[in-house]
Amino acid sequence: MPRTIAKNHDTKRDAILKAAAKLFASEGYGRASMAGVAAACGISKANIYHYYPSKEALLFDILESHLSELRDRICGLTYDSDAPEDQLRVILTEVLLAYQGADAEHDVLLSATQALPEEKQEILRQYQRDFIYEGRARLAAIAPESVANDRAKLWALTMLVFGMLNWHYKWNSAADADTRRAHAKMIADLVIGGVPNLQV
Amino acid sequence: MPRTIAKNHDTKRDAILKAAAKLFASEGYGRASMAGVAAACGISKANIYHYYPSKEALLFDILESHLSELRDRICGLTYDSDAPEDQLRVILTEVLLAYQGADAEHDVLLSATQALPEEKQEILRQYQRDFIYEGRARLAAIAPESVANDRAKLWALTMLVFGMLNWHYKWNSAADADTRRAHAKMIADLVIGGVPNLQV
DNA sequence: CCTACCGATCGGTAGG
DNA sequence: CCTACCGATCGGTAGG
Repeated sequence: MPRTIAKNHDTKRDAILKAAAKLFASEGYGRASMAGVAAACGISKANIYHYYPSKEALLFDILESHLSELRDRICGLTYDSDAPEDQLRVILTEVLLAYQGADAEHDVLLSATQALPEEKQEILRQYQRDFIYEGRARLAAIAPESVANDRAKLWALTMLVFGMLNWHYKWNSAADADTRRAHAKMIADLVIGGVPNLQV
Repeated sequence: MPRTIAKNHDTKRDAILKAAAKLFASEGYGRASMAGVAAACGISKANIYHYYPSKEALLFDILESHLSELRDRICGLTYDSDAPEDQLRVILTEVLLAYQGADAEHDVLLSATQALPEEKQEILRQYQRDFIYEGRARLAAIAPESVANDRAKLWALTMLVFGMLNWHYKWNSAADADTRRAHAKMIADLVIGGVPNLQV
């Protein structure tokens, strides 16, 4: 009778994923070693290779798991209100909350994606496009027609707003949920009415 | 008569700095080799070590040169107008223009700073603080008192705005000066009046 | 004795 | 799930 897959297979895989993300974030993907990942997991290096065929495969799984979860959360949002401003507030808050606890994965995404072959990078870009388009639609709804109807300008605006979101971990990585909600509100106020009209 | 330092010593040092920045950005600091840096410069690896005692020293010089130039440009700005909005437009434009041609250095700053010892990182953080404070002062001048007089809120606002600036290279690294001016204007319009009042 | 380089190779460690 | 290794390549340095 063949041996079955360990009952904690997925649990262990997730543990490797999380430990590797933290190590890749803190040491850098290129300097971090597979032996270091193993040590962080309390298992042997050879055991890591039981779950992943290569260091690159491990990197890709970290990023794909992270981005697919982000996409599912953002694209699966339901909006109580039809008001464009309210919908923008909902999505901005959800993005910052979805980033909570995923600083390591986010950092690895920004600093190590280029280590992957182009085809893998394209898969990751598709996940990102999926949820960025959700944000773009909310921004188009509040933008003047001169922006909403101009693809390049609308994209620039979208990237500026995601710049605020994606930069957040650099200065507030340990933020709790309430802090994230407050920062999302500040971004929303800023986007909707500018700094002079910040409601804080 | 003793031989003098090569007349092209500084020129060559700058060439190494630029080539290394590009290689570190494209391959990642940890994966990039000193042999690769040497090859990109068309010189021997031993020759690199004549200019820099270690790979880490090379990394630090890339980042310090980059940040000191940024600081000098931003902190050395003179403002024609006393209007806070005009001053904000000037500094936002100057930052995006200062980033032009420095995408590699900017990328290395974000992805490899953690490879430096803490004391070196602190030196780099001081350069960044110097010019971020310039931006913060312009933002305080247009913010409501509830933000301008609250250190935490003013810092959050400042980081949001620098998020837009520092994220720019991710989606528009090849932007020319006019494009950068247009993006700086969009950020300024956004900050001053919100998306509904974008003037484009 | 100096600075400016070179080809060759060191001791260790990487991914697998 | 481990110890024991490999081909290769790393950052850094030798003599000249």
